[in-house]
Parts: sequence; structure tokens; C-alpha cells
Amino acid sequence: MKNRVTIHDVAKEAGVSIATVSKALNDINVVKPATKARVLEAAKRLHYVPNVMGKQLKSGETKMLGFYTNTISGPYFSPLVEAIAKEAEKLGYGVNVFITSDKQVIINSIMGNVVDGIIGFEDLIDEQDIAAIEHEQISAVFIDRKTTRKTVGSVVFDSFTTGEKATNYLLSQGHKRIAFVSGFQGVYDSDERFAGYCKALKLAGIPLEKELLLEGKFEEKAAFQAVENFLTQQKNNWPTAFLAGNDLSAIGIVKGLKALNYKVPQDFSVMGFDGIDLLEYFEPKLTTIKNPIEEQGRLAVHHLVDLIDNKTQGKSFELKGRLVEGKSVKKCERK
Amino acid sequence: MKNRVTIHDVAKEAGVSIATVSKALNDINVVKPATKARVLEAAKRLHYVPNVMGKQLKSGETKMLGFYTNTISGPYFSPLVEAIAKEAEKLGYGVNVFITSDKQVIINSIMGNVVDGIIGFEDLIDEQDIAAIEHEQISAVFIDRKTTRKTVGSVVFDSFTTGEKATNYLLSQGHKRIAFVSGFQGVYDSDERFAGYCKALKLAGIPLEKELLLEGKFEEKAAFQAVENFLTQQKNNWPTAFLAGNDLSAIGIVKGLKALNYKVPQDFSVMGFDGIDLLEYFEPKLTTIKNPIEEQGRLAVHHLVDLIDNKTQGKSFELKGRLVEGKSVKKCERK
DNA sequence: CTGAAAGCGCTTACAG
DNA sequence: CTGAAAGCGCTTACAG
Repeated sequence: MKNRVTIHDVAKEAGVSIATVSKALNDINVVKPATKARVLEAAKRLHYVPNVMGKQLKSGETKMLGFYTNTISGPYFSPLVEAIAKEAEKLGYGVNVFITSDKQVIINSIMGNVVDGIIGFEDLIDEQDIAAIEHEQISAVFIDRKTTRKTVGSVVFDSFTTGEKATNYLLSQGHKRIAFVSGFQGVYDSDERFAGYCKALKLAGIPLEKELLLEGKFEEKAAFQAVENFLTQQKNNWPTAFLAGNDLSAIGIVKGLKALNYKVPQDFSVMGFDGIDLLEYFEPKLTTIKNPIEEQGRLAVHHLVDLIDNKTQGKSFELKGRLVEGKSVKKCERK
Repeated sequence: MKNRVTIHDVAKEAGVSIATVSKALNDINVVKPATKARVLEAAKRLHYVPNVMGKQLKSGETKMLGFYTNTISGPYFSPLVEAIAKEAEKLGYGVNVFITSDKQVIINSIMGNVVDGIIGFEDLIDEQDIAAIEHEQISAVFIDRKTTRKTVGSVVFDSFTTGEKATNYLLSQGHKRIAFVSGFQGVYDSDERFAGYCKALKLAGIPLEKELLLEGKFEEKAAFQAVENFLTQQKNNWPTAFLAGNDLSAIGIVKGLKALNYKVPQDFSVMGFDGIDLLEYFEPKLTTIKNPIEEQGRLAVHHLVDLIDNKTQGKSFELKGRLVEGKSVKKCERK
């Protein structure tokens, strides 16, 4: 422990009790102005900064929000974390970022009062954990799933709707054989987008074909491999368009097609989801569903703080994505 | 304050004193095995998780590192923050990310014992602040400048050397008129790279020309504007190559040249610094100096923890960048 | 081997 | 308006 200035030093310097110092510093309106001035001056003279730990132990509050995730790599997290941190600061909170795959670390910091509430993007946490979180009356907002409990809310994208919308868009461009490049089974956005795809096909009277389902794992490499394997192993009944589970896997598809000397969109159309920043650097401009990532972060913080303040019960928010036309989809001329 | 299980509950449940609970839980080898077992069982039964605040207040440690920065947007920070967080976890620390431009927020959280030490990437903090940090015996590692004090170290890239190296590379390709696209004056990497550029020119006997200095502000838009203005306003004595202060501004230069219907590298060569991930998506492949960003994060954490543990005094580390040849530079054919 | 007590730095009823 | 005291949840000399 470094020898920091404590409330006692200030009290001595100002010639009052520590109780009075506390009141003066916290703007509790009982202190005589002259006394208050003396205290404030003394505090300044000594460069006093309150030790948050003492404060917290007493109040039970940390004024910290925890953001828990397995990884922040990839283009999705940078704007998300920034939005979260900025919004939190506005509301008087700091943000603790925990990048860990160790469930115990997560549990301990939640239960150990390290933070007042949590924002979760964490596959590891299952329904049972969420039940425990609710039971302990911990405020939490999840952004990787839909869930609503007394102290737990969520903010997700309308991935079912946009999955349908994206598929309909491809259908409207004349595509009838549309491959779907999935992310991970069990992951909300992945499942929802796929379900939307299925629904759109069904409404259009087009049967779902198993061969047209590739695994892209939401990343570039897997998608690249998947499309390469697919086109080299399967010799007929090719799709005319690929709907990828997210932009990264769409990029993988485009690169894979390029590697086999096909052109996008001349030979195949490709579409993604998310609207990540780096699309700006990629050719061709990808047609995608742009999701409001920053808004997700901001709303998650707001809702979480409301939960912490007991202003509301957990709610489930759904944010709308919008179609952005690029140059990676063209009208289908094949029959 | 939620009604969490405290050490008292465990003590009651196990039929011992809170002191014994504390010792049993912290593996202090004085407790009779049978007693310890009883305590551990009771703790498990009650789902006891120690309140870190109590612990911290006593120990004066938070086991938290603070990462302070104005922004984490841009492609540099995502791998940096991830590396920092992962390395910290390995060493038993959590990471607090503060994205703020409010100096008071920074000072308060440093002085208020929110964290055990800090990693700083923060223009706002000046030499005076660093002196204060040292005076308060706060452990800190800066990654945006070179500085060494008793409790303060730094981890930077060898930007002077690579600035020279990059310039020499362009010279070796026959370029004699090399424009430099600066970042911000006063920012370490920017100044050092420029100084290296100056030195290389001098050694080659090429005079520094003021007209060949553009302002790129380390970002794409400003660089785009700068090159556009330059080429439209200046009608002769054009450079044959642009050395940009970082990759983002190099991208801006390339896009600006493209917008004026010039080709890279046919008409102009362009080179950057950093080797950020998104170069993978950009055409043409940019020739750049690749800096070990993850290593910077890991080393910063290591050094910081050593400082916290009083194992060392502040040191200044310099990490080597290496030249990566892309397709954005070609031999100069003009005289 | 175990426990009562002091104390980490603060806030907040309560008394004066 | 001010201060002595209790207490937040823990750890750690110290006594037994």
C-alpha cells in the first residue's frame, strides 16, 4: 500500500472530523459554507483523491460495468466496445473488459462485486448460469442472445427478419438456387438468419436443398475452404448466389471464388450480414445487411444502468438492420 | 447492496470463526485439514464468493490494470487490447479499459486505487502528469512515448530506425523525390518516423523539400484530402513515391491517387507503417513496416506487473518493425 | 490450531 | 452544523 492521502489527513489539515470531510466533499447540504470551504481547500492542498475501495465497500457499488467476451478480435468488437465505453462514461460508469474463456473468472468477478452489472457476449454462459445470475439479482444485458428475466435483458439484431429480407432480395434478383453459409449452430444470429432464409425459400415455393448449406463459421478461412471444397467436389447443380452468415464469411466466399477464377458478381452473387467497417476496403463492394453495432452498445449500457437503478425489469430489444446494396449481387440470367 | 453470502455466513455454517474461514479459503497452512474441509464444504454449499472489495481494502491491491486511451477505434487497438487482456489474465489481473478524454476521470481512477497500475496511450497526459504519477509511486507503462522513471516504463516501436529503413528502401528502388505524409506533430511515432526519413535523405545527399511534406493525421480521410489538394494545386515537381506515417494514411493516399485516375504503383509508389490486419483486404497489397502490436501489448503488461511487484525499475523497451514488401512500390523509372 | 480484535478508507444514522 | 461511533467484508498480527 502506497502512503496515499486519506480522509484523516484532510480532516486533520482542515481541523474537522472525518465525517465532516465526507459531507463537505460529497456535497451534502448540512455543512456550514465556511467549513466546507476549509475542507475543500485542505483537500486540494493535499491532492486528496478519495479511495474508491472504501467508498464502494460502504455503498456496495463499484460504478463499473463488466463487458465479458471470449474475444474482441474481428471487426465487430472495436466499434462495439468503444460505444459501450463512451456511453458508460456519460452515465458515470467505467467499463471493465474481461476477455476470458474461463467461466470461473467470470462468475467470480460477477459475484465478487467487481462490477455493478454486466454486458455479456459469451457462448460459455448457458441458461443455467443466467438463472443463477437472476437468482443473485445481478443486473445483466446480453447481446448475443434473446433473453428476458427480472434482472436480465438483451439487445440483439432482428436477424430472423433480415435473414428473410436478404433471401427475398436475392430471389427478387432472379436467384433460385441460393447457398447459405452458416456460422455456428446454437449461436443466435446464425440460427436466426438461417431460419429467415428457410422461411423466405418456403414462401417462394423453393425447396431447401441440403447440398446448398455450407459451413462458414463466421470467419474468412472456413468460408474460403468451404466454397473451394464445394465447387471442386460438386460438379453440377451449383447455386447462383451465396448468402453468407456474416460479412467475414462472405469475404471468404468471394476470395474462394476468386481463387477458382470465378468472378463476383458476374459468375456468382454474394451477400453478407453486419456491414462491418472493413468492407470499405474490400472489392467488390459487398451487398450486406448493415446492423447498428454502435446503437447496440449504447442501448445495452442504457438498459443495464436502468436495471442497476431498479428503474425497469429486463427487456428484450431488437434492432433493425437495413439492406445496403453493393456490387456483389447482380440479376441472375441463368434459368 | 444485494444480500450476498459473506464470510460470516460461511463461518456460521461451518461452526468456526471468520478468521478461520479466511485462512482456510486462502490456503494458509495452519488450519487443521478437517476444519479446512468443513469450511470449504460450507463455502461451496452456500455458493460463497469473496467480496473483492473487502479484500482490496485490506490489501490495497485490486488486481486490476487500467488501460487508458482516447479511442480504441481504428485497426490498431483491437489486437492491442486483446493482447493486453489475455496476458493480464495469465498473470492474474483483470483489465479496465477507460476510453475517455477527461483527464480528471483518468487521474481519479489512478489515484483512487481503482487499479494497481496503468498502461497509457493518451496524448492528454503530459510530462507533468508523469512526474505526478512517479511521485505517487504509481506503476505505469506508456506505449505512446518513450519515458523512463522509477515506477514508469514504456514500450514503443523503433520508429526512428524504421523511418530511416523505409526511406532507404524507397531510395534503393530509385525514388529520389519522396513525399512524407505526417501524422501529428508531438506524437512519438509520427515524429520519429519523420526524423528517420530526414536522416535517410540527408545521408543520401537529397535535400529535404518542404513541398513534399503532407499532413495525413494518421487517418484515411485527411490523407486523401491532402494528396488530392497537393496534386491539383501543385503542377510540377511531383514526387514519385509517398511514405505515409501509417497504413491508414497510406490507404488514404492510394485512394486519393485513384480518385485522380492515377495508378499505384505504376504512377506512384506508396508505403506505410504498422502492418494492420485490414491490409489483407486492400488492393494493391501495401508495402509497409510491420510492427509487432501484440508483442507490444504483452510486454507492456509484463513490465507493468514487474513494476507493481517492485521487481524492477521503469525501463524503456523498443520493439523492432520489419519491412514487408507488397505491390504498392515499384522501381522508379523517371529521372 | 483457532478466535477475538483491530484496522483498511469510507459513509451515515444518531446524538449533541 | 459537527462529531463519535458503527459498520461495509475482508485479513492479519496477536493471544490463547
